[in-house]
Amino acid sequence: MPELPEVENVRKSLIKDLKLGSKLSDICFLRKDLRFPIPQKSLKKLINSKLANIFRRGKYLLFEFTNGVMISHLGMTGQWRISRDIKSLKKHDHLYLVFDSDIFLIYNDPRRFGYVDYIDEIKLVNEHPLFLHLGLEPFAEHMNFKYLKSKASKAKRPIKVFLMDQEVVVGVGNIYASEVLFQAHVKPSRLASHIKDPEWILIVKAIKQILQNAIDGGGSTIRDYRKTDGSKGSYQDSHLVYGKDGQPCTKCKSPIKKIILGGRATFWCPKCQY
DNA sequence: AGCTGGTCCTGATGGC
DNA sequence: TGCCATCAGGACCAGC
Repeated sequence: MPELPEVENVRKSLIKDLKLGSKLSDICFLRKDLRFPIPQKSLKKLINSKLANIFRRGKYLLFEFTNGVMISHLGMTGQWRISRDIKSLKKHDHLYLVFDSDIFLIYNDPRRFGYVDYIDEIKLVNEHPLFLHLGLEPFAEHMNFKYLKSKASKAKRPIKVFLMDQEVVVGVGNIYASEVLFQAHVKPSRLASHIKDPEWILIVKAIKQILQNAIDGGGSTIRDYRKTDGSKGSYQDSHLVYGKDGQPCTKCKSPIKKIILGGRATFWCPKCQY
């Protein structure tokens, strides 16, 4: 659910809400597992250490403490929210961290596709099995058309499915993949290995631009995504094709089409994209 | 090696 | 109102 812009917004607001340097007084678990078992014993090691920083890698959040690191992935419906009142626990709250004895950071996730994990040190993150095969960050300088083209040279799958592959480039999910290809005028079902250089250049530009604009717009709230204070993002109002099937294209007025690629809903304009 | 489909889980929605 | 089918922003894994 949350793609890179949403996760980045969560990261930024958590840093504001929690203040780096605040002490973790306790961590409490309301169930044993999310998508994977929660490493309760390891995470307990973080108690009494201080929050040093919060990083993002792809769609993962990394909470660096002076004693170790908590890794978090939000899956489809995961949310971190801040509360000052622990009596306000809701359905599907699965664990919470207590900072300076009175600030509660609560993880809620109805579908439980999200998960948390623990590593000893931030520099070990790239050896973690979940991070081992992650592709480039979209804003990295070398995330350029040559990189994507070489990754796609043997890819006999649609460009839209290719762009969502976290081993290629991290952070692009189902919404932004459709939006990127609309901006780049590329039909989503084209095979990745058949994309031409000028098209790759447009795709790279669109990835960087759309993700940055979405970050600046506070992310997209389709249904579940909320900022840490419970408010919605606003970038959904800037979507040009996602969820717009049957509606006239903003550029040419032909009806936006919906197809399924890689098992996921895909939206595109048959006149503007080819 | 690369790709597809099934799978985890709950909740919202729409048709009958 | 109830029941059922379908669909959801992710990503692992088995099997081809």
